[in-house]
Amino acid sequence: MQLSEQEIVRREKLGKLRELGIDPYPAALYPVDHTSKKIKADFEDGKKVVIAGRLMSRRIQGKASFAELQDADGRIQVYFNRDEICPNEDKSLYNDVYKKLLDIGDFIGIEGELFQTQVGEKTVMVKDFTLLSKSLKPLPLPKTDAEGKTYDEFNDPEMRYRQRYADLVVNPKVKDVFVKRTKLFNAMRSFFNDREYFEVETPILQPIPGGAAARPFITHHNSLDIPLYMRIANELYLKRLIVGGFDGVYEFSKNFRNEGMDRTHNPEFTAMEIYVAYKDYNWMMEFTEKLLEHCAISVNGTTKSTFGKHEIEWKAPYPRVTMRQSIIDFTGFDIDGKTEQELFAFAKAQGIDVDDSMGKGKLIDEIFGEKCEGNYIQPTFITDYPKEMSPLCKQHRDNPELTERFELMVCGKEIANAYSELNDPIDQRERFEAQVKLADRGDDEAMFIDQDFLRALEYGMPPTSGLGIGMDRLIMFLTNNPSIQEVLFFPQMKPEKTLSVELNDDEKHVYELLLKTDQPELNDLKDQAGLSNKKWDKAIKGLTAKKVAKVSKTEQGLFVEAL
RNA sequence: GAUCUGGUAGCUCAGUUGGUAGAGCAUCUCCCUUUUAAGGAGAGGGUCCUGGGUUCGAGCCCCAGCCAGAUCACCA
Repeated sequence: MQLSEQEIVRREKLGKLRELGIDPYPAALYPVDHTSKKIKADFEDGKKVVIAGRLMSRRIQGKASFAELQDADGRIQVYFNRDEICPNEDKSLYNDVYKKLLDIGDFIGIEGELFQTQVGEKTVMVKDFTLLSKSLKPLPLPKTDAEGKTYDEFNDPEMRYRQRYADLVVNPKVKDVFVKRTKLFNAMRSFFNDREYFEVETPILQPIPGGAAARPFITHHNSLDIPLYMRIANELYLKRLIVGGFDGVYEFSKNFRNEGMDRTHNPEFTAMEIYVAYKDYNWMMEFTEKLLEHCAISVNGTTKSTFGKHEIEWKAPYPRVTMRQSIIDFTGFDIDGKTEQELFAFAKAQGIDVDDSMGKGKLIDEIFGEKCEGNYIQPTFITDYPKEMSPLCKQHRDNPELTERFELMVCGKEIANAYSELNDPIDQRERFEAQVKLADRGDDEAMFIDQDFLRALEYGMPPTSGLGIGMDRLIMFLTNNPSIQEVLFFPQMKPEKTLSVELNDDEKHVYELLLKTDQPELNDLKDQAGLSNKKWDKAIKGLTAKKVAKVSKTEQGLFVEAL
C-alpha cells in the first residue's frame, strides 16, 4: 500500500508514543461525565469535567494552546497550558506528546476545569489528558472564517458517499439529516403505537416477489435448491397478518429493486406500510394527513418545510382530486368511458411516448404522469385510479372502472400510496390473471400469481385499508435534499478500483534489462528497451515510483540503478 | 440507456499555440502563556483517473475505457 507522507509521519508518531509507554489504542473505558452540549448548557466557572472526543483544531502559541474537541453533540474549546499539564520539571507531556505526537483527528480524553477566556469563550482548562485512539489518516477538514464562509469543504459527492464516516465527522449538516431521519422513524412509530397498531417483521427472502410491479433481485438457496427473491414490497405478507386477526400491523420495510439508479432511486430503499382492519381509503386519507403533520412537527418543529424553491405546508387537511378531474384540469380531456383506442390516440396526440403493450390503465397513468403529476407542489391526494393499474385494490363503490385508491403527491412526486384493500378472493384471482395477460403482452413489471396469498384471502380478510410511504423520499422533502444519496448513510456505488502495485509488462521488460547491466546510462537502456517514447516514459516513471529503480544525475550523465 | 460536465498534492482549486507542475490550507522544523480568519520564518510533498495514439516533447490534442455529477429517458 502506497502511503502519503502524512500517513507515514503519523505511523512514526505511533511508534514514538509506544516508546514513551503510551498505548495509542488503550482498552480501558474512559469515565466521560460531560458532553460539549452539557458543558455549554450548564456552564459553571471552575466546575470539574471529564470529556472525550476528536481533536479537531489546534492553535499552538508556545507554552499554551487552544484546541477544539468534537464529540457526538458538537464542539467545545479546550485550553492546554504547559505548566498546568506538567507541574514538575518534566515538560514532555506538553512539549512532546501534545505538541508533536498528537494530530487532528485523534480521540483524546480530557480531565479539566471550566473557565471563560478573555474573549468570553466557554473553555475547558486541561489538567490531564489521555490518548484514546490515534488517527492515522488525515481528515479532509474544511475551514470557516469569521464571516461564516467555508473553504476547502469536503464536498465531492463521490468521496462523501464512499467515505461517509469522514463526511459525518467533517460536515455537521450531514449528521443533522440523519438525526432528522431517525426522528421521522420514531415519530411514525409512536403515532402508530399510540393507536395500538402493531409493528411486525415479514420475510425479506421470498419465493414469490409480490405486492408491487418491479424487477426483483434473484438469489438461490442451496439446501432447498430453489430460487429466492429479495422483497420488492411487503404488502401481501402484512395482509396475511390481517387475515390472521391483527387489527393493525405496520412494518418499516427494506425493499430491493433491480432497476436503474439515479438521484431518486437506490437499489435498496425503505418503505413503511401499514394495514388497518375495518377501515377504507377515506379514513386512510385523514389518517395520512394527520400522520404527516405529526411527522413534520417532530422532525422540523413546524408544519412547514422548504424543498428547493418551494415551501411545503404539511398541515392537514390536504386537497383531494380524482384522477379523472386532474386530467380534465390539466388537459381538458375526460377519460371517463373512453376506449383503449381513444386513450391511445389522445396520448399520442399529446406527444406522450406510448406503445402497444400498454393497457387502458397504463395509458391513463402515462397521461397523468406526463401532464398532471408535476403540478402538485403542496400535498394533494389524487384518488380513484383505473382498475387495471391497481390489481390489489378494491373496486370503487360507485364506478366499476375505478378503484378506491389514492396517492399523495408532494412537489410533483408520489410519496404515499393507499387502497381500500381488495379482499374478494375471486376478484383478486381474476386481477392476477389479468396481470399475467399484461405480462404476456410485454409489460415486464406485471405481477406473479401468489397462490398462497389467494388461499389466505379465501379464509376471509376483513375490509382493510393499507398505506405505503416512501420513507427516503419523505425525508428528502423534510430535509431539503434533492438526492436520495444524501439521506442514505451508505448509498449504493460502483465498487472502487483497487490499484495494483505489481509491475506491468513494459515495466517488467525494462526492469529485466536493467538487471543485466550495472547502472546503464538512461538513453542506452531506453534504446535497448525499444519502446515508444510514451511507453518508455511510463515504464521508467512506474519503476521509480514503485521504488525498484532509481535515476541519478551525475556529471557523466543520467544513470539508472536497480534498487 | 442518451447527452453534457468533471477527475491535477492530505483538502479546495489554478495551470497560458503543447516545453519536465503551481497556490492557499494541511504536514514537518524553529519561535510565540487567555487565542479564535488561518501568528512569524523555513522545508518537504504529485501514477496530473487508466490504456493507447499524434509529437523531438502531452496535465493540455486525438481514440478507447473507468468513475462521478447534472439533465433527460425509464421508474404500478
